[in-house]
Formats: sequence, structure tokens, C-alpha cells
Amino acid sequence: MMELTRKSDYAIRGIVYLAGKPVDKVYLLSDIAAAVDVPPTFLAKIFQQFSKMGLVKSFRGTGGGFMLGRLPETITLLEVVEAVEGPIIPNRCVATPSDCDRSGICTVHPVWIRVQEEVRRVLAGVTLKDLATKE
Amino acid sequence: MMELTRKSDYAIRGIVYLAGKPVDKVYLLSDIAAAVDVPPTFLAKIFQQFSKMGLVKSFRGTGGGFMLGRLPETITLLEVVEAVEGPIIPNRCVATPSDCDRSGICTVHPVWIRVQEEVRRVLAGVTLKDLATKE
DNA sequence: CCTAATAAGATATAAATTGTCTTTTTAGGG
DNA sequence: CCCTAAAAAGACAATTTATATCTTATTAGG
Ligand code: SF4
Ligand code: SF4
Repeated sequence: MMELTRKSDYAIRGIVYLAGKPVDKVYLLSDIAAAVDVPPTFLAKIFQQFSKMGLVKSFRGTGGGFMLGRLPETITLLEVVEAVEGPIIPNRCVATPSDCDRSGICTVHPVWIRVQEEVRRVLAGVTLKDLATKE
Repeated sequence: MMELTRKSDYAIRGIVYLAGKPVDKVYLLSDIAAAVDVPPTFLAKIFQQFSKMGLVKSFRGTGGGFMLGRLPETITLLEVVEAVEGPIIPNRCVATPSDCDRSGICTVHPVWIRVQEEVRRVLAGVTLKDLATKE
């Protein structure tokens, strides 16, 4: 239960890498992928998603690559994870109570909401700046 | 991310149902399954697991069925969930840091440990007695 | 023994995960 | 105006996980 996908882990590796570099320069996807040990084609897909959401900016053609879309201190881990996986929902009734006939009377339902809140709270408390490894 | 499986949800439904009934009587699997709206064969598998772990007791043959293995106030939701799904691990490096070469230097790693702690704390704080619907 | 019930194990289907491959688009430089 | 470098987009594929079901065995009571 509750296991992060590779995709999210890779995504975090990639964007944290960017956050640890000078933010106004572009970096080759292939270089990023190599540095964080992620299959390049997979990371490409992830960064395409991020690009649409503004988490990163992309530049095509010669001299192209990726850079962070915003300052590292303004991007939380929560935002990154939810950008990849969608909302954090411990159980489907948290997102859509109508999915389960029992949600009205279910005593477990509120527990999942609390779990969601706690997880979100932890992840929202960490920014890319916090995570960036400065060397 | 972080979504509970049906199996766990079904498991909880089933065992919470038992917790809401007089604890020293046996109940037919088919009745439990019908009451909580779970495929009977699936719930059977789950309860077989639970039985091995002592969460429930099973009785075969005529007049057989299931009852709770311990008092409802001594069984936490955490225990039930982990009995079905195994340990709660937000990321595989939490269980086995050696799985990931980067765990030594990774700044994200400690965050997943905190997430794990928070989730476990919430679930450990709820017992089957709390969840049992009395009517 | 006959019947009721769970136990155990094999099997099946569908969905999600974890990628890869090919083609297209964009941009820079000579 | 090409040529090359790079990301974008979309199709495709393998593997694993989830979600069951089915069959046969075992146990217990009457
Ligand atoms: S049974 Fe309760 S916890 Fe499970 S899905 Fe329905 S409302 Fe949510
Ligand atoms: S990169 Fe960090 S968070 Fe991801 S698996 Fe490795 S140690 Fe864990």
C-alpha cells in the first residue's frame, strides 16, 4: 500500500537536480537523465508533462533543454508528486465519496481523509530548495 | 499514488463488521460478505490470511464460520492494513535503502520516512472498537 | 457417512506500471 | 536555405499487480 511509482521517484530526482543548479541555464535531458540515473526516454515523458504545467520550461532545437519553471523555494514536493500522479488519495472514496455506497455511514472514511491531510502536510512542507543538494 | 487496494478496503469492511457484532459468536463468511458487499470468494482469501495471523479465528465444518481473534479495542487499523498489504512504505528505499544507490546522499529519502511515520501514527490511533458501528 | 463449511492452490482477466520506438516539430548555425 | 540538434507527441510492448473465480481438499457435526 501507498507505494510511490518509479515515475514519481524519477520525476523528483530530475527536478531536484535542476533545483540544485543555476536556475537560469538550460540543461540537456540526456545529461539530467544520466546524472540522476533514469531512463532518458522515460524522463523525457515526465518532463513533457511538467512543461505543460509550468514546473519546468523547455526549449527545442540546438542549444535547447530544460530549466526550472519557477524558483526552487516556490515549488513543493507535494506539487511535484501530484503533478505526476494526480491527487494523493489513500482510498478512492476520498476523491469521490459517491464511488462507494457506504461512504455516508462508513466510519473508516474519515480516517482516510486524515491520512490524506497528514501526507499532504508533510509533502507541502518541503520545497525543492530544501531538497537541492548544494556542493 | 498511495491508493489503497480493493483487497484492503474489503478486508477492513469485513473485520470491522465482525467487530460490531458480539465477539464470541461465529459468523458465516457468506453472510459477512453479503453484509459488507464484497465478493465472497475474495473475502474468503483475505480471512484465510487473517486467520493465520490470529486476527480472526476460523471454524470449519457445520456450524463453522469466523470470529474476531482478539478484542476489538486491541486491534488497530494499522495492523489490519499491514496484515493485508505488508508494511506501509511510501517508497521502496524506506523498506530497503540498499535498493537505491542514492539513499546515502538522497535528501528526499528522509521525507518518505516521515510520511511513513505520519501514516502509521494515524492508523495506529484507530482501533476496531472505534470503527465498529453499534446499532 | 453425509452435509456444511473453511483451506489451499490453480487459473483467468483486466489494469497499471515501466518503459521503448518512430515520427514530427522547432530552433540555431553555416 | 539546408543541416543538425534537440524536445514533443503518439503508438506500441513487456512485465507486474490487482481482482477476482474455480476446483479440490480438509475438517467437523449430526
Ligand atoms: S467502505 Fe468506507 S473506507 Fe471503504 S471505500 Fe467505502 S466509504 Fe471509503
Ligand atoms: S532517489 Fe532517494 S527517495 Fe528515491 S528511492 Fe533513492 S533514496 Fe529513495
